[in-house]
Amino acid sequence: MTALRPFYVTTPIYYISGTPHIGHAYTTIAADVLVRTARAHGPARSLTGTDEHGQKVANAAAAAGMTPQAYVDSLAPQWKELAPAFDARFDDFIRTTEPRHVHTCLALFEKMRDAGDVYEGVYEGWYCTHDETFWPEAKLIDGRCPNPECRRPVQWLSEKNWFFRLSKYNQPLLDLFRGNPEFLRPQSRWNEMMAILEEGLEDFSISRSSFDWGIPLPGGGVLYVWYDALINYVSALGWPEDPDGLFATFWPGMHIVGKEIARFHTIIWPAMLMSAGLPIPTRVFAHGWITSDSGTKIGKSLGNAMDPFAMKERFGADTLRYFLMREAPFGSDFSMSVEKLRQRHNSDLGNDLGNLLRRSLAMLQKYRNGIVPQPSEGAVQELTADLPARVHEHVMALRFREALDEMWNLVTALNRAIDEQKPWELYKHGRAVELDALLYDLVEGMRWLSLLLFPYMPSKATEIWTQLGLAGTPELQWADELVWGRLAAGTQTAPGAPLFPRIDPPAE
RNA sequence: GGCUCGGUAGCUCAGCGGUAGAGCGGGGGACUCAUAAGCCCUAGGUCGUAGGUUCAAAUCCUACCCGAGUCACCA
Repeated sequence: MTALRPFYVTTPIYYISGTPHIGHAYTTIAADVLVRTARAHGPARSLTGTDEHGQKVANAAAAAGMTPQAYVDSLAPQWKELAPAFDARFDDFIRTTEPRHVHTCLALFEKMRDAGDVYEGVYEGWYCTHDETFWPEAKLIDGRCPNPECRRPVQWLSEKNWFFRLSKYNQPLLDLFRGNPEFLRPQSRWNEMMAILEEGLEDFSISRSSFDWGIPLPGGGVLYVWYDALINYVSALGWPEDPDGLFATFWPGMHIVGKEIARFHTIIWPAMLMSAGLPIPTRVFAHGWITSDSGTKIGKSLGNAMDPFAMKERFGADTLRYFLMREAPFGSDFSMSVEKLRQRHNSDLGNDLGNLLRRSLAMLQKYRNGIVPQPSEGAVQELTADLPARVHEHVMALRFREALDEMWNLVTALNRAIDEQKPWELYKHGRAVELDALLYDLVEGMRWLSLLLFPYMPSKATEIWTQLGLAGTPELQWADELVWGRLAAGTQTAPGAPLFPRIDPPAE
């Protein structure tokens, strides 16, 4: 395997005036699985945070009778709790109202201006005062605001703003997309962005002067919220001074985003970086959306089924993480429901995995007092030979489901080995060598699964580790640990409670 | 409306030129170490419709039907 460069992954920064929902949890969990897998191979870093500027926030703050700063301060905690609630550990959490971010934004703005890509221009269009929104002429309905709740007359407004010469980067972006199709995945998003690029890009305004909740610019006005937001990925690394060397070490990184914001991350953001002479992200992955399962009635007693916190309460963070990564190809939309979650929990996790650990340790306890026998060699060992490489490759390509499929092949193989070799008969007939070999295969196989599953289910993987009698956690380097026979003979295992207790359907 | 991507077993999907596949669910069987879990066997689906290309098409082409996405200086 080639040496891996330090790995950096980000979630989008979440718009603070919203409420965390399952989609945020999904992105956050995916980034966490990715970085935990990367960390098992070398240095890795992850970032999440909140996007706190813009007119919407200013309006909401005013409605709440608060200053914008006090308002965002009151909302930030619920976003900081999101990742920990799902056992996702980020190395940094950035808020766009922090001084370090403001500093980086202004530095980047200057750099782009020095490059001749920022100029003063007039931003004008049809403006609805009530909605505080500019509307394109084509959207207007009878010359009025197209918002069905509004429909007020609009007025022609113009304000002097800073513009970014995006048009200059049209061709470089086309070259980027054509030369590196992996830059944006999945393919469907790449196609869409190519269509936009082929239509041609126009310069756009990166400042606002009609309100002031944003990063203030010298000479007046504030930065447009999206321009400001995208920069978080490098401001969190300390660019441009880079006092801790984080930027030098980790940039460029990979962005995981929802498909709705692919445009900002794959057209505008790379153009900004090109203008500033900085490397562009290694890859942007635009994942799909989670829809509710229309066929399933949600009982009142279960609460709102799409509330990630409620789902976590019911199934645990690990089951929810597993479900989200296993249920659909990353990139596709998919639906979820309490019933689907319950089935994955009982079937994949309880029956296949949890029960495998339990029956393995029970037999080891019964036949060998729970003490690990001498390492075996044979079919299971061969099966595991290139498993870590395959899993790693899948995860780095964001194929989480396929990675789990690979692991489940091992789970199934171990369950099958028990049924085929019938250890209870081996024991009865005193065939100690064969019995020891099988028992070793089982516990060593479980050790491998613990290491491989750790990024997906940190808590349950650690429980497996502990029941195997191992100290610490399975958060270790794969190259060192995924070596057959590393589970030492003589290890005293410690069987515990079922890993995934069965969850019965709610009583009718 | 233009463009893009889909429409394959009850469900979720893989296959993408050479005699229809997986997982789940359903049905049957032998066992007992285990969370009545696991293991084995089983599913006969006109591969959206209609044409066409080919010795041969879920697999290529055309048209059409259905679904989704996208064509915004909202975030």
